[in-house]
Amino acid sequence: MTSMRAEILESAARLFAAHGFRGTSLQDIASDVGCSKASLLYHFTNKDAILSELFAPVGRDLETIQGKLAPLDGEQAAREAVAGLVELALRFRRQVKILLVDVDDLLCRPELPDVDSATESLVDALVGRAPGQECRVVGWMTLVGIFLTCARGVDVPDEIMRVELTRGALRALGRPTD
Amino acid sequence: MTSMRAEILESAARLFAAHGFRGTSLQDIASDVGCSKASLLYHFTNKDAILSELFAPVGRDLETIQGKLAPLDGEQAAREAVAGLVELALRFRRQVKILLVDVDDLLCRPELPDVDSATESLVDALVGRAPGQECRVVGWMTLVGIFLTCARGVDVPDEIMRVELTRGALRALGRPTD
DNA sequence: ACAGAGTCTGTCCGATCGGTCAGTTATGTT
DNA sequence: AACATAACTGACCGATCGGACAGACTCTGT
Repeated sequence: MTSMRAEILESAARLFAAHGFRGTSLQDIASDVGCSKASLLYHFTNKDAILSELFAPVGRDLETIQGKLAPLDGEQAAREAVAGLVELALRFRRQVKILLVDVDDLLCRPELPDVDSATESLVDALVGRAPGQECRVVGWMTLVGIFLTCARGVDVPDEIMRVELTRGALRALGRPTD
Repeated sequence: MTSMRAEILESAARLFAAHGFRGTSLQDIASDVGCSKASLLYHFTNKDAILSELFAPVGRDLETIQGKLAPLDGEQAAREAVAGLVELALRFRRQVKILLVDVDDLLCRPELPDVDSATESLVDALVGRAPGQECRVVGWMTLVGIFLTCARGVDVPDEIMRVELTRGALRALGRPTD
């Protein structure tokens, strides 16, 4: 028997994927797991905590990328960043393979793992940000969102995704896509 | 002075873009317009009607594509469909240029313009559909969603978008991307 | 048998949602 | 001035949301 926390995370991931974060209520998750809504809030402090835990590994990966990025600068740093973020997206797909969470929801959640302003502006440059959007940081979430949306329901091999994502990011940066 | 309906549609489009459909309340729209919530429901029968009206031109375009598609079959029809849907996405961007509505919300709205089952399965083949998703049809919405998400905040020229969308669709179809 | 920690649930709460409705104000028309 | 119609609003409603909390159940060590 798997642990309760694991079951909750599994159900939540599947439901978030199907209906989005706002579109999934605690009762929906509880029904899917087969327990009461209150039981969810015993294992997790609140609904956001469930989402945060699903994204925790991604946050740690991002910090790793950030660390490798620090000593670099300019063109070299940008290319490293692109490669790192693309690999992050691919790894993320394997880790939480059915998680296709509503991107717009994510863009407005302040409590998700944060990054410093340098990485923020870099990622913003990579993927852009719509004017008037209230998101604090999470430009990197947009990249993940692009990846997830592109992969929605279509099992594109990693190799193809890697090429496409890298090309798109480089183009957004205004750099040659050699 | 522009008409009240036009003002409502404009505000709704901007707010849907920033926070998604579920993330935008009628009160939010009313505050943005500068009128009461009840006034919105005087001009539109309900919240969904606002969204439907924003997408009405897309629905008409889809019918046109469908019409041109009918006399064709097989390989030729598939290629025509891809081209038509890509042009639809590009035209859609110009018509409702700030509308970046939450795709997952759209996937679950039954009252949006529908298409017949033939076009449905064709578009499903084009863009795929995540297992367990409750959407009735609107596979074509997923294509639009891919387009919108890819374009989020990045002003990619039409030409590049056309090439990328066409390539992606053809690849999803398992056809050579010549 | 007992105690206590860990686990789970029924029930309630305030907030917010989309939507309704009676009634008020504004705008013509005769 | 009197009236009709359109435009608009404040107040309210039922439903649903995330969350709080007291109590009940299960298990384990003594």
